[in-house]
Amino acid sequence: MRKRVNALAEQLLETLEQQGYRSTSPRRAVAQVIANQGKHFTAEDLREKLPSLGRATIFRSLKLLVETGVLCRVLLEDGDLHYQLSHRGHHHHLLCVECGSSQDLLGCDIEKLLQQTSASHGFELSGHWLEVYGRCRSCSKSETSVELAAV
Amino acid sequence: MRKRVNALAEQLLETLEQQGYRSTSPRRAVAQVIANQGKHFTAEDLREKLPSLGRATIFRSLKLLVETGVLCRVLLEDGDLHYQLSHRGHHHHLLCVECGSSQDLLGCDIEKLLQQTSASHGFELSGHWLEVYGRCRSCSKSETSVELAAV
DNA sequence: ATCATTAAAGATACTTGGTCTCATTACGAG
DNA sequence: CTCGTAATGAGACCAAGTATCTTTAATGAT
Repeated sequence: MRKRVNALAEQLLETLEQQGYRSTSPRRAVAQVIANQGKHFTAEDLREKLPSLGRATIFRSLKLLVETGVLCRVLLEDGDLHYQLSHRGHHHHLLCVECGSSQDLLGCDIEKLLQQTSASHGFELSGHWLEVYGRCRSCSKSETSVELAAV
Repeated sequence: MRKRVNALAEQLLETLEQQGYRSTSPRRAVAQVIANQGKHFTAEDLREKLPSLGRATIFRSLKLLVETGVLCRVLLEDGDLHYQLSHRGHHHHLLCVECGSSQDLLGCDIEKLLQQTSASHGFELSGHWLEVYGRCRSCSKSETSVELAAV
């Protein structure tokens, strides 16, 4: 299990190298942390886990990782922007408001719908941003248990 | 035309009063400016137009107006959050990336679609955030003219 | 009309997320 | 191994927003 996580970190660094970026020790540290990170996180979260790195380095790494498609930004319900590992390409997130986990929505059927709707408003569609909030399977299960326990 | 805009500002203030907030001169100034504002804007934009108001007052007014449903926040493609006049209730925006104008999407058909998709992922849906980006009718027209001119 | 209550304003310090500059360090190609 | 250049770290700076505190002004009761 641990091994696989390191493999993921390895993979992130390779992505950077393939795009001509150096594999430095701060970047290795960042890759390691985000590979271990189960849910979305902020720059501050990263900083707490890597207090030895300079603040600017953290932000620079995040920016780089977003640009290279390793990370994506997710919008929380309150408007906060967090980071999370991205599975390349266009996708959306089902974000659990309880535990912060997220699942990807791939087959994005809303595209067609949006295309039509936009056209009917004389709009030339170029992109969209969609986030979906709710409770994941395990959180809605435990929510129910709590309710039952309260009775 | 001018008259109608003032009427809109009037209406915003009434909304506040109905909810028990005082109609103060800074609030009147803010209402006036946002009623005249055609597109989404930032706190900073407001501040430039109302340099006599305290910074905190600007932010407090914006917060209040969002809470009372007069304003809503829109997410730009780059992750920036701006403000804009809201037509009460759940809706989405067709945002023109060229001129910043926006149209509201009301009949939100994506609800059902999301409901289904979420359910199939074991997700208990509670909300979503959608922004649509593109070029509005008049901007795509002028874009075309420019292209033609360039040929 | 005026006065007291209390909400709101203004000044200002602080926080958070992020960028810019610049001097120093360290990767990796030759 | 060494050298050029990319990347780091420190720290100033910026924008958005909140918290605190004192002063001002809108409103309801007289």
